[in-house]
Amino acid sequence: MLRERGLRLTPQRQLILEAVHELGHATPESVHNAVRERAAGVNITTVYRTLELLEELGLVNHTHLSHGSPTYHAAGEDQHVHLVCRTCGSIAEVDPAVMDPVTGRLLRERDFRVDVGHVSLFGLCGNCRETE
Amino acid sequence: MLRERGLRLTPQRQLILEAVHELGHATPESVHNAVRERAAGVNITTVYRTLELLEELGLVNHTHLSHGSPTYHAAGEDQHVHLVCRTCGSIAEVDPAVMDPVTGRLLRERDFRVDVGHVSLFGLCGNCRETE
DNA sequence: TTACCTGCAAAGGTTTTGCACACAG
DNA sequence: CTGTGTGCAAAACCTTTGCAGGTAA
Repeated sequence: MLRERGLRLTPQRQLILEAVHELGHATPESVHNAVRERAAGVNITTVYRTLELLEELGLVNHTHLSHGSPTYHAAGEDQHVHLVCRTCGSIAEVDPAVMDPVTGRLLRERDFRVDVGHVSLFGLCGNCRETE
Repeated sequence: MLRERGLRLTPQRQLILEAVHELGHATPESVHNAVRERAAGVNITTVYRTLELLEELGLVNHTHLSHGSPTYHAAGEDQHVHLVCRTCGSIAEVDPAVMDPVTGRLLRERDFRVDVGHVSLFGLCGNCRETE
């Protein structure tokens, strides 16, 4: 995958990709922490550069869950839509098929192809609704 | 609205709320620029604090359009879903009703109430698809 | 050997915080 | 008057960039 494009397979890149797989929802910082447990010297700069590269290659995706850092996850496997509660911050996952009626319609009517791997929906979860 | 909660109605707050209304898609920086045209001394710190306050009061919403700063818009009026092209960065708007099948199902099946005023869908627009 | 990668340090940009003064109510 | 709001400056973050040395192929 990397070599096909004249790129190199380094220990850092392997570790970072593994970390994204294992963490599921991974910020640059959490990836950095995970990687450093195995290789203490890896720099946060490398994490940023590698995540960007892996995304170009289509190996990972990222979304923005609320404020702050982006969240990366491995592409292909267990794609899901995120439900982010704006009150308690909890994150639930749902099958991306729930978006099918929307993606189909936007493709036909607006010529826009939604990237389902990046969808985050904000709102209020059941628990917080009861509390309010 | 403000006074009901023991808060004060200041010129800065009025100007910032007006700016959000007029700009439509407003980042903290663009609000700051707009406000300064009428009142040069207003500080960016006040913009941040006021936007946060206005959101708590339900007068504005914000979404995250791609990387970087959040985008604020006035609540209530002309709600729309954003279609953000990840290649060219263009932003299109669609009627939030397009999300109805999804919001209805998530409410029934997951007890999650989607805030339609905050939805941004990332993907590829028609122009960029042709180019690729 | 060669060009790609990495670590380090520093810069850049955005958002938050502390504090004293200003002012709306 | 009283306590909320504001401006200013600095700190705190997060992310990017430049550069020299390291290393995969």
